[in-house]
Amino acid sequence: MRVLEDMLALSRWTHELPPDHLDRVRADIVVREFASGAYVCRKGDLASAWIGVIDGLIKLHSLSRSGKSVTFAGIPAGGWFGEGSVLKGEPLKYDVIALRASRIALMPESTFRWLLDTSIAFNQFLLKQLNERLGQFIGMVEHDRLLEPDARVARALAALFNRHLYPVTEAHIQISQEELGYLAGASRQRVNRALQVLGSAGLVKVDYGLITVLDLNGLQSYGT
DNA sequence: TCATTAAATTGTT
DNA sequence: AACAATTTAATGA
Repeated sequence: MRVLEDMLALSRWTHELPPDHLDRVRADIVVREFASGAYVCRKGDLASAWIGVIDGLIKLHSLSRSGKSVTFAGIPAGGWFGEGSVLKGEPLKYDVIALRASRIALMPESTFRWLLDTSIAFNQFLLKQLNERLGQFIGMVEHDRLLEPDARVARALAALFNRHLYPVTEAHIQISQEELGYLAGASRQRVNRALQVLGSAGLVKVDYGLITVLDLNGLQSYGT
């Protein structure tokens, strides 16, 4: 299992931080464990912290009153999120749910704002992150309307391996086909077929509850 | 360590 | 949506 120190080492914004500043960051961050299926935060909660995934997998998800649900994004280990709500001082606009046992870092709003005021590297990181995420959402709208299901699944899977947002070194992710379906906007059955297609194309390897990416570029450009 | 069982996930219709 | 098959995790001998 990964620990906070690994995550800080992987996050680009820590690299140019003076040692004493990094010490404060380390001291301020709270680490919590969540079981699979547990809520990390609920829609409507005041965003009092910037959230990082040290280990595991969480999803940003919204459930309407009538029972319809949408999954906006999956965040694997290495990802930080929630800066939008913290910056605006607004309640969260989505539920945050652990898809499997996860270790979460919570950086208090005061620390977050202090970094914003003192570190150029942190600002550059946030700019990059916001831009990458915008690109992902534009891609989602486009793929949703233009691509066939196999390609949608391929893109949704590739999005979990964005090296700017999630600087992880592993080529595999522990996710069920059902959850990947929520991310791709496809049924579990359709995801199952798509993964078989992608598997025989040599782009991924599918195991029980585990998907290994063999060719990330091929996945990203699949169907175009 | 092995066998049994329940739960989760997958493959198919 | 339903069903069967497979894999994993947990339990106790």
